Amino acid sequence: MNIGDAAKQSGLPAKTIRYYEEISLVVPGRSDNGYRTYSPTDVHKLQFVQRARGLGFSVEDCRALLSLYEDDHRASADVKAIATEHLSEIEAKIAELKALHKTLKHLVDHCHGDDRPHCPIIDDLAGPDH
Amino acid sequence: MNIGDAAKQSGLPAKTIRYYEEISLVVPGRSDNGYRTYSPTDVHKLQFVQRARGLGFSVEDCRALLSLYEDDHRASADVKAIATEHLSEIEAKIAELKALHKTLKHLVDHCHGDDRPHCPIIDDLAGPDH
DNA sequence: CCTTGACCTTCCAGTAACTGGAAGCCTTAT
DNA sequence: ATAAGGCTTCCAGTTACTGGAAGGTCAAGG
Repeated sequence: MNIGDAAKQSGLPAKTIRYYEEISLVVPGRSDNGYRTYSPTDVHKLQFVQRARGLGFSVEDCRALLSLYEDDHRASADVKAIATEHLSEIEAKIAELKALHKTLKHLVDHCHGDDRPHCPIIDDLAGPDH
Repeated sequence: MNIGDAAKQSGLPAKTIRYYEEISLVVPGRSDNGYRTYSPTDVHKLQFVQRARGLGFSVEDCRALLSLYEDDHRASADVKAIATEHLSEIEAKIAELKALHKTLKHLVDHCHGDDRPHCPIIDDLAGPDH
């Protein structure tokens, strides 16, 4: 299967699939004319990566997950460890964004948003003594 | 004031301050020996940017906010527009992360995390028909 | 047989916002 | 005289692609 069809079946852009070969994440075969050839297994791997990326795993996480996926003797604990770590990163990010949101919302709510120059948002950014 | 002191007063690394000069965000003068010279106004701008970045504004947002900060005749509506836009981006990001979190937490909670290979996380990533 | 269009190839550059490191100059203190 | 610390520039690397240019390949239609 050529890269265009692999793209359709995996939901990934062809450019991304080429990139995944470049970083040795999913490496296809080649046919005589130099075209990349994706086996069903390759396409499964692409789909796997597409889903994992969709869950926010980094490409390096995907690499680790993919090798666990291919290892019939994996320990589910190894998978869980990666996922749990990612989960805490997500939680940390949510907490950070919520704090930002709170501060910013407060400022926005107190800004008249008219044609006059006075603005509590700018005042806050300028610092306490300006 | 040299870059080291500007760094201390703004809370930004010297590397970052040099970068801000490179992108014409905060451009200092130079003394005879070629050293960057930061005026009190320059330092205020650096502090302003440091705070705005801390609130998650992009560097380009900071550039716009800085020019509004310097404009005594600005309309607060212009500031509010940037902040409101940023606020919705934060909200969107939070929503996205919450959705990811929900999915991933569900998977993690159902994974035994022991030394056996069966793993619902991997099963989910592999897709419905594998 | 030739051309057209849809594929495919490689390579280069750009994105956001820095960060690290190397090589070397300036200044001050010992 | 030299050592330490701060300053300079320039180059490369980070993450995960994305866009575009120049050109090869293939199947169908005139």
